Amino acid sequence: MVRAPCCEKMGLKKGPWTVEEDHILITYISRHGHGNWRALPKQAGLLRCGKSCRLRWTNYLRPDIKRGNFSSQEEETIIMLHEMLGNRWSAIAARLPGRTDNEIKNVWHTHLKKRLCKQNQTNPAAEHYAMEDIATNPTGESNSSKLEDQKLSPQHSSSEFSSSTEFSDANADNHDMNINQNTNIWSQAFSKTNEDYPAITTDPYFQLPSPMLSTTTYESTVQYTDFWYKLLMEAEELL
DNA sequence: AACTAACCCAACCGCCTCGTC
DNA sequence: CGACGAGGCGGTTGGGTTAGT
Repeated sequence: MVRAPCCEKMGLKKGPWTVEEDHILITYISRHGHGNWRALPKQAGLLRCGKSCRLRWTNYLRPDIKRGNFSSQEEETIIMLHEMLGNRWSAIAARLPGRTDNEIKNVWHTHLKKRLCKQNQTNPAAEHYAMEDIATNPTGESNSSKLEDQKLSPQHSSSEFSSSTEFSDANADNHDMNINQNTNIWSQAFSKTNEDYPAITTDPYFQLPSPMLSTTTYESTVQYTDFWYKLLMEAEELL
């Protein structure tokens, strides 16, 4: 089964977007909305496929995108959410206002993963972080599984699976100990944070992974970010 | 100054899910 | 119920930039 690429048609441009193309896309969407992405490039007069237009818009041109470096708070939130959600970048992005899944994915792969690996070398208690994507490890329970109540349906990538199956038995033992220890830590941190954010922890949104984003305001999203940060800080104190 | 390695990030690719017919 | 199309997602890549030698 080989599906033809969306840009197979001759004459469709690929590669980096020019300022002119950006301008055309922004102008068109601001006037008409994106509507049907496949039809958009033709209507807007762009020699791009709809997929490319959608990507350019959602990852770069959207007016609500926050550019610039990630704050330490944002980075910690990503780490925390990644621990809970695995490589579900769009779900993580949904909880970080102004950030795109692509951006978060890049930050994770270029900064955070490496940082956690380093931390792992100096702080064995953080092993669960460096063990790539434990939340998606089919053989191990997530540290935060008590919070998630096993509702997640992890999507395993081949790299995630292979890395998680490379543990030695000794590592696996340590791994299990850390999981038990950290599950307890997260439970304690959750209890503390819950006192400050009862509206969030009783919100159906918190029952991951149901994405009730359509009803989520910017303010509430910011509050969620604060919540995750507070939860992380509580957990850190307990480590 | 020239070269190389490492890093960064925008963009592409292929697959999956969902809605429609 | 199955086929198909569109949108969305995550993994990967390639080119530009920066740092190091």
